[in-house]
Amino acid sequence: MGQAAAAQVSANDGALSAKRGAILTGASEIFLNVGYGAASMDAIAQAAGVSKQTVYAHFGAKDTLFEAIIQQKCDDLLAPASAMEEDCRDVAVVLRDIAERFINAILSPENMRLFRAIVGESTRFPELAEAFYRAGPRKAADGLAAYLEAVNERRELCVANPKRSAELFFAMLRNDLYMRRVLGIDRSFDQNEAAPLVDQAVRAFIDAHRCEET
Amino acid sequence: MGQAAAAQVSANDGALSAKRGAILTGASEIFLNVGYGAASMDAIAQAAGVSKQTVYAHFGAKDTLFEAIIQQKCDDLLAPASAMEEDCRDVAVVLRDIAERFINAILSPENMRLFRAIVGESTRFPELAEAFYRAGPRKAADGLAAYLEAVNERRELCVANPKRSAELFFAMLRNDLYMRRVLGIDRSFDQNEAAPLVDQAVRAFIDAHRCEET
DNA sequence: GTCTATAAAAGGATAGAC
DNA sequence: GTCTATCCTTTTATAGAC
Repeated sequence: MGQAAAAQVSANDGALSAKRGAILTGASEIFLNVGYGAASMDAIAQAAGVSKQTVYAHFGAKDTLFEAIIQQKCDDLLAPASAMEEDCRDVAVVLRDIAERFINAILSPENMRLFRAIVGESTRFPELAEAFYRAGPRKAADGLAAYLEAVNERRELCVANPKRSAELFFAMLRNDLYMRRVLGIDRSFDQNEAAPLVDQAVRAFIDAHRCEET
Repeated sequence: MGQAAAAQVSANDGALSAKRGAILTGASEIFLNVGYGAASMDAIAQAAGVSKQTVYAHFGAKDTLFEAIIQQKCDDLLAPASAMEEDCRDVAVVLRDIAERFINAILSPENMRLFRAIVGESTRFPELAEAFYRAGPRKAADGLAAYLEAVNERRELCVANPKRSAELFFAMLRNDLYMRRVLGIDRSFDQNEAAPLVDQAVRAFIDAHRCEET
């Protein structure tokens, strides 16, 4: 019996994060699909393939589990960060590059579901809403602002207020499409819809920041 | 007994919409403040000042009540509609006017709460999400597109695709501020924050649609 | 139509064995 | 750590008197 117990303990130690990982995965699935309110702990346990008590053993309660999930997803958003101040290609090319990456990121089904879940509970979990904002929109705008400042010094464009201009650029990219996707009106992830938005935004942005050539 | 019954019936007829109105008001308050999931029928009945059974007598169930409320709010959005194709003032002036009305409308606490409630339940109630989109963003863009078409024919601006340009204009106005408000990060309804956005959007829009003066 | 009281079910959280 | 079985609160919805 002692041996059996020891074997089981070591097995548990070895698989320390196995169950925990399963819970995180299952809970993500449920929370992001149906939102906080409609997600039941039973459904989460079932999706994770563990018992409900195991879920409670790892995370104390439903709200802390939700916070852990969402916080992790927000941190993942921070990952693809790259400095672009040094990028010396033509401004239009760089902007187009940034635009395509941005629009693919925000329109991804993953990000859509995350955003919906956070908006729905922004009153109950204000910290999560702020974490999302910082990891997503804020970080993107800061990165672009740094690039625009360099562009301004190189006299390639005339950017009086980099932060404001960066926010404008991303706002133009979200356009109506982001709204439609958030509302679930456009279900498909149609690449062809996004391409014209990139064109439009880059062109309009450059027109609005062209240096006066008196 | 026949007389008493008749009297009661007529009394009920007279106050037919009194209780119903109270329910609509109370339910709006609850639903828009805490969302569909967190709203209990008890809380709604209490807010309306009626018994729970009265709520069920008027609206069969929680979801139909929610639909009735949200649908009504969306219809209210449609009310302030005015044709502006005929407005012959300077384009910059008209756009500024449109911009200010738009930004005040979408940033109003009322609209914010409506939007959050709809987004949170866009999976469960897709029709409501679509109703909101049509009554709000879609309708605003259509109205501006009609105006831009007239402007284009008058050669005041060069607008190749009125619908696309209209969507761009409103996207520029939402900017980062709409996102922050939706997430509940900016709590206050600060007018001073919106004014620079109007400036920026009108200027950028005109720059991007200026007719070539070869 | 409106109320009070109650049924019926779902869901968050815990107890105790292993 | 993990499971099965259970508790208890909340919540939707209904019954029946007036």
